[in-house]
Amino acid sequence: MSQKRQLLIDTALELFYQQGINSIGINEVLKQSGVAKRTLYSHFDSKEALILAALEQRHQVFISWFSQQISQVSNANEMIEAVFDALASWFNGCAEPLGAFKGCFFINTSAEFSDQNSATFHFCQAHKQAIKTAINTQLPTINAELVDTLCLLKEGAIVSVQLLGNATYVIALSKRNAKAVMASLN
Amino acid sequence: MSQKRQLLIDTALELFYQQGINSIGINEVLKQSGVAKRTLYSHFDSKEALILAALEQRHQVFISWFSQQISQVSNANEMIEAVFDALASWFNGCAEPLGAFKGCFFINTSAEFSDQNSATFHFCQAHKQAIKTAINTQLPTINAELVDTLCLLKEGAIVSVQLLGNATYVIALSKRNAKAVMASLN
DNA sequence: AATAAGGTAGACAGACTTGTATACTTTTGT
DNA sequence: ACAAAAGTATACAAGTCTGTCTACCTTATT
Repeated sequence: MSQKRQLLIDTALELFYQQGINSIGINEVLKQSGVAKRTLYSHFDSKEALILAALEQRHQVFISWFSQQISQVSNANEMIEAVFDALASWFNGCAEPLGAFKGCFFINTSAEFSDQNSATFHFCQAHKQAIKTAINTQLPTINAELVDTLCLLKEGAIVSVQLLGNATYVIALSKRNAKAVMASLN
Repeated sequence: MSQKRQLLIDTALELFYQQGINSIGINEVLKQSGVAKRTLYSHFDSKEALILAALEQRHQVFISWFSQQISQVSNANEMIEAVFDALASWFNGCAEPLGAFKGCFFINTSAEFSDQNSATFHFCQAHKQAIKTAINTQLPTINAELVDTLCLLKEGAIVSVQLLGNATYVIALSKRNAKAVMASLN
């Protein structure tokens, strides 16, 4: 794996995430990274290939960060706390590997590439599925209602904070919400 | 208000919503509507002005449709049912004024125009605020926790269904979730 | 019937976009 | 030391995009 290749992916991801994929041209990525155009096209067949590499990178970083955040969890209540504490630190820009919060890269990208047959769209679906699996795996017993609730609230929280801010309130509300669901399951 | 102007807005909204604003050029709107370019630029200063008009149109149609869907509501439980039944019919393409479901136009547009200072972004914020107000107004007593929960779950449901489908399940889950919150408030 | 307002058709300017080509330089492994 | 691999710099082809311009036509209203 070349250094230049990695530099291109890192630069592209940062720019794509912060400003949107369609707003960022290849030339901007080259300018920011200081890499030559020829080099980019020796590593990637097209802009789309670079986009997919950036999505893959974000997926790996996000899953890795998220799994670590919930790694100490051993019951449902701890899971609720861990998931939303993690989201809170992301929203507040304190989750180092994720950078400044600009919504979910995969939701945003899906909005830009709405064609449901595109490789891009499928990748975004796979990411959401992977998060669900990560939560499921960490729980001692299967609890589909809790996992689906957490994912539903997670998407809601991301979009709400992206649009209207107020991260602290949204996180607290989400926690109360998830706990109310847990209470209702008994 | 000219007929051509309205035709341009209707065509632009349909194309922008279904395929994304950045994917649709002015020329595509002209071709689909059969209107001349000169006419478009006599009604709108720029593409951005057309985008804002399309957002305004969507806002009016959506708020009007949504308000009607919850107009018979007289208590919290009915509100939960009405909100998610309305969303279900939207997701399934049965909400006539809204067209085929492609996520929330405002969330999608925010993802495309992520600059937080843009007129576009502010419009999207205002839309979300207006939905919250509509719910609040229809309830007999103030219940901020319920209203905020409904809005949070609504965003989560929209994004979840947009990405992974499964509308029926997501709606049922959201209803159980909201009812659990209501139960926890006593 | 005349005039003003609104519309059509399409060429085109200018600024973008992605991706290719040419010619040269640096780095790296053996 | 030297050959192969990788990178630089930049011009350019071919396409996109928005927005303007010219020239002509239709439709109301007075």
